[in-house]
Amino acid sequence: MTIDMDGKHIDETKELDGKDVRSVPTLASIAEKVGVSVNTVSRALRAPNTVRAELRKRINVAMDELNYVPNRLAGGLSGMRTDIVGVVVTSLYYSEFASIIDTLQSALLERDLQVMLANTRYNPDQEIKLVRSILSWRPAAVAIIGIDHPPKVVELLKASGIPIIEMWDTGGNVIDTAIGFDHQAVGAAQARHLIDQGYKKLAFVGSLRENDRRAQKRLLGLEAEAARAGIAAIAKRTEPQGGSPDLGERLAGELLETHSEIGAIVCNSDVVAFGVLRALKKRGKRVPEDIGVIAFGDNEAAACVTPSLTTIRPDREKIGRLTADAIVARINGGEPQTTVVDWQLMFRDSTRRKD
Amino acid sequence: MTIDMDGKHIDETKELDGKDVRSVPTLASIAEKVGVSVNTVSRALRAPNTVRAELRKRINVAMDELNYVPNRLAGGLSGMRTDIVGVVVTSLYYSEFASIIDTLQSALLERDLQVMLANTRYNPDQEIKLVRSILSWRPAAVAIIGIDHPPKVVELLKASGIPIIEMWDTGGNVIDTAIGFDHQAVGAAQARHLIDQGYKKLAFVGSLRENDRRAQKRLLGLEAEAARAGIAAIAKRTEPQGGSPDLGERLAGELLETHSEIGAIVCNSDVVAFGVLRALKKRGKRVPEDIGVIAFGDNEAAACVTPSLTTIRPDREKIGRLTADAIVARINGGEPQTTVVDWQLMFRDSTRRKD
DNA sequence: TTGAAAGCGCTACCAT
DNA sequence: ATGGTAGCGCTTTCAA
Repeated sequence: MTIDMDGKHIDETKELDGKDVRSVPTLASIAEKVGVSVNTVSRALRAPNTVRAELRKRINVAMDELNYVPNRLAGGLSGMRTDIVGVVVTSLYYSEFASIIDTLQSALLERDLQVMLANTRYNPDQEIKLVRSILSWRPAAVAIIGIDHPPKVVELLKASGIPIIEMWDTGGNVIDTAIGFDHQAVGAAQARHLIDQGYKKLAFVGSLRENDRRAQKRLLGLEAEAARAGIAAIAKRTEPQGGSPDLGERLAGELLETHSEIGAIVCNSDVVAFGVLRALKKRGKRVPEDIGVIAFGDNEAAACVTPSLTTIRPDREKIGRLTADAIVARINGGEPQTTVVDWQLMFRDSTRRKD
Repeated sequence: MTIDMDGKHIDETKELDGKDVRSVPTLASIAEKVGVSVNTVSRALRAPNTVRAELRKRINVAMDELNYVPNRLAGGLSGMRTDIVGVVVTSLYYSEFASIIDTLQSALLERDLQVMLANTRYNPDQEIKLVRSILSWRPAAVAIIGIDHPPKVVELLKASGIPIIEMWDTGGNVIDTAIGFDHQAVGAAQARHLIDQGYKKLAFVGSLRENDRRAQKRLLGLEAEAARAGIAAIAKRTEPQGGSPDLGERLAGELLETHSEIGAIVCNSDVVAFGVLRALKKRGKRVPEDIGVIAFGDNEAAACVTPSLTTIRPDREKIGRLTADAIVARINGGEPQTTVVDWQLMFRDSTRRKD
């Protein structure tokens, strides 16, 4: 950017055979165009009432004309804080966490906080890498799915000194603040419900990943409650890959071949249950009369399959909203705390033997 | 941070009654701890082979001990570029774009690009605000759903000078690079299919938002193709709110009350269709015999409802993958281009009158 | 192979 | 009400 003899500025815009090589406008470009100091322009942005109205207007016009967008790298570096919230989820498939993200993102938006998203896909190495990457942007806070992380992740998050909200799970060691529910209790409730409905032999089907501690906890709770009711063995058929209807159909098929006396099938997720229902129908098994099916998640289609699917509905919206609240509270000096969020058993036809 | 008389450093770490008030470690902390200059540490990170192996090792150890995380605000400011890719979607509900985001995010991760996510919820003001916010982080590229944006968004994106990939739609004015498909063609295919199956009177049901141009285009294509086949009027029943099974059930109910002669119902999304199927069942209408139902999206449950749902399956994974490829290509100087991605009509039971 | 110094764009502090 | 100045933590020359 140069000043010519008359003191009028020459815009740094250059057109090179149609290609735009103009450098992105900075506060300095605006300052120069308006004829004030950088500092005044900055104040017009951060503290408008410290700038004369007329000047402010000219500055705003200039910004609009040049399509000025503040450089938050600079702002963040200088101000030592950003408005980024890192959000780390373990999966984006099948709306498992989509509505948490959705609610969280829009609640944060109201506070002018920006989501930086990472998906670990249940891979702990990826989790370390992603957490590191997110922290490198000096976020104001991090919200992360689960309370079971690789030690390095815990270390990094703790060392960061920012609020850390662990979502979706509770009941264990928490880094800072947790908002979720007890997955073992969910598993126990599934077992209880089936037993109450008169089902005897229970089976478990679905994706069970080495690093999905929540799923493991639910299974644990299921087995414990079944044992308490005198049901010793639970037939299991799991795979480490992600859940899907096809997986459910296949696993249920295999299960029925090896175990003829199955009373009810617990599915790790609704989408798996969709496939299980299909497998049962193909084999002429009636649901809920011959075999009961219960799942976890309450996918949007759970009430629409035939028979409608009994499942557990976590309150994802609430988790998202409370997480946003907790982030803001913690940033403003509030105390860390653990909040347990409700879930519901959606009693539908797939287990309705009695009313 | 201070150096004592012997030249040995005193770590700036301070413990205040158990509370950690240590400042976040910087390159300088590492440099000081190891006893080298800041920029040697920087080189150990960016260009490891320009640093003596033994020194490099000591530096790495120090970084690990202090849980050093580079400050990318500083790096980005200095290097004038970041590894952020802004991703702007219009919705996060019901896996509409979740798997695009999923695929895109993991493909970008392989190239060490970080997703910054924004959800406009079909609100143009929000879109402007969010695009501005994302650009303020000086991303390396932006991927955004749709090709119809508020003028200010187009202006901002163009002025940013970075690669802009518009996803999901094609066939219109494109800012830079587009990867999607023709939604009018989808609508036409829906009509064609229904007509081929012998359905006469067509109806359209679902969420139709003012700013969901894609949905509007599909409806347009539907009407045009129907008109071509001599079907003049299409009964419509829409609402501006987001689609859901409940909405579908309600709208279908209202439709059937006012229009007795409906042949087939086109739904704007699968989740709406789920509710439509429920409404039809409650009223004793047989699908596909009495009424056909076709939708758009191919939700994971579409093949699992009864009857299984005929719908359009866009190749979301491909869009995600190609978008990541295009971003990398454009960053490396590749030319902008528009890529049309396939979609399929998933012919299932809800429209199967003939084979 | 290593170090010194300048500067990225902005904010904060102190003058005027 | 406005401007000058000093960094924020890093990368990037250029020297040693």
